Amino acid sequence: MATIKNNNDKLPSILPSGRKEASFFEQVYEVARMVPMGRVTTYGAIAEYLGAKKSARMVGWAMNAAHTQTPPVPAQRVVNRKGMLSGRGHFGEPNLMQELLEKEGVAVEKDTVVDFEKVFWKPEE
DNA sequence: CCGGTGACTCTAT
DNA sequence: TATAGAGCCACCG
Repeated sequence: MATIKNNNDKLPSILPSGRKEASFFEQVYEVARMVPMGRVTTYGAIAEYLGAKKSARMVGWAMNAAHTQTPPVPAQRVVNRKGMLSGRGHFGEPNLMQELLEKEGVAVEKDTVVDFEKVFWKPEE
């Protein structure tokens, strides 16, 4: 697990308004980047790991700006609790998210990760 | 300041 | 089994 800091001022502005990202956002990216190749996690798992289990929506909101981050956040490894690629519509190309996952060894069928329980990765690991 | 919106999830009907 | 509603909280106009 990673020790998470809140150096908001050092971070690049990610939001359209140009404000600095909130620590919650930073934490989300940090966790997302910890997801190993060929594994996936969920919005809820990240939220829970950050101590805000009921704020899964905020995780999704954070991912909305994930692609502006450097290094890039592997947002394709974050799916909803059923393993469905709910964020596929935010990758520019509708199939990009699925293609990225399959490229990493994660089988996807009908917008859902195959054997989701097996490839699921919990942040606490 | 208020209300709408959302890459979510859980509970109740 | 399917739908609907609520909780959550940050952003935006």
